[in-house]
Amino acid sequence: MLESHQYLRQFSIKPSVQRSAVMHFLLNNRIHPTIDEIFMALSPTMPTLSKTTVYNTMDLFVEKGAVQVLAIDEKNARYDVDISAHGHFFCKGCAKVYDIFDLKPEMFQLPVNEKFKIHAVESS
Amino acid sequence: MLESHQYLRQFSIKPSVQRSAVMHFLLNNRIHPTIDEIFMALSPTMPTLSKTTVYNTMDLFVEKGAVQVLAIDEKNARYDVDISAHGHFFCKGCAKVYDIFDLKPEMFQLPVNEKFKIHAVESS
DNA sequence: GTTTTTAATTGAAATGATTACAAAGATAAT
DNA sequence: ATTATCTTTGTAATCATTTCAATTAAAAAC
Ligand SMILES: [Mn+2]
Ligand SMILES: [Mn+2]
Ligand SMILES: [Zn+2]
Ligand SMILES: [Zn+2]
Repeated sequence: MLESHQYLRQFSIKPSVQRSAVMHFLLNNRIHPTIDEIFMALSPTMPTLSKTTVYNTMDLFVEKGAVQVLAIDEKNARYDVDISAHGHFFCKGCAKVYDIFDLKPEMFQLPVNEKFKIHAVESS
Repeated sequence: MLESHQYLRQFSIKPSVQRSAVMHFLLNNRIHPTIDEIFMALSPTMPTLSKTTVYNTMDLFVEKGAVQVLAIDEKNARYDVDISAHGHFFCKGCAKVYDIFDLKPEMFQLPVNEKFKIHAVESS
């Protein structure tokens, strides 16, 4: 969480206990988490944490450019601390988001309306 | 709406008055509409139409592969009667979705967290 | 063509994510 | 220490979507 402190400053985000904890989680769990996943992960060790704070914090992080928000999962917003331009693959089976860094053009020959979606991919 | 009738049959969707009206609207208004936009467009000439029916109808259309659902707008689901693999550009200014058929790789050098998003694009 | 069965539509209520808001708590400035 | 500013918190409101049971329409059986 020392590192998170520094990391936040790079984006001119004033660090607070909650903000550092959230950023620490994001940096160490690159699972494109939902608000609820962040909240449930931190809640045990931070019992006073409010879900509203997680919403506020993520809004601020996005505003400051420290994270990007993904709309690939229509159920919940998902957040990515990796702000580089890269693709995402959403599996409706396990409801997880995977990165696509090296896109193969053939992947776009997949039929639509299947059990996955590909978003914001880079051309290769 | 005669054409819509035929069109639905191509996807083995049993045509009803409501389904044909919705499909007619989709075929003639390729604006990637939301549920509400569809409902508000048809409601005047079809006063008994229920929004639930629009939801049911779009679910069926997606299930049968007649339309694809886009998650690019985090506020509402958007539907596209063009089921070919093509890209979408969402402008947060006018809240409209634009097609991207010929993607230029340079477009991906745009910074993230700006006032737009690019989804599900084809490689060029 | 009337009865019976099945499918589609409807409106109201429930759900679930997100947002708004106002009070309480913490930090910074004077 | 006092005051002002920023952050956190919990509750309530909002809004899209889903669930559900009742009504209506269409299809099948007789
Ligand atoms: Mn990612
Ligand atoms: Mn389109
Ligand atoms: Zn999976
Ligand atoms: Zn625009």
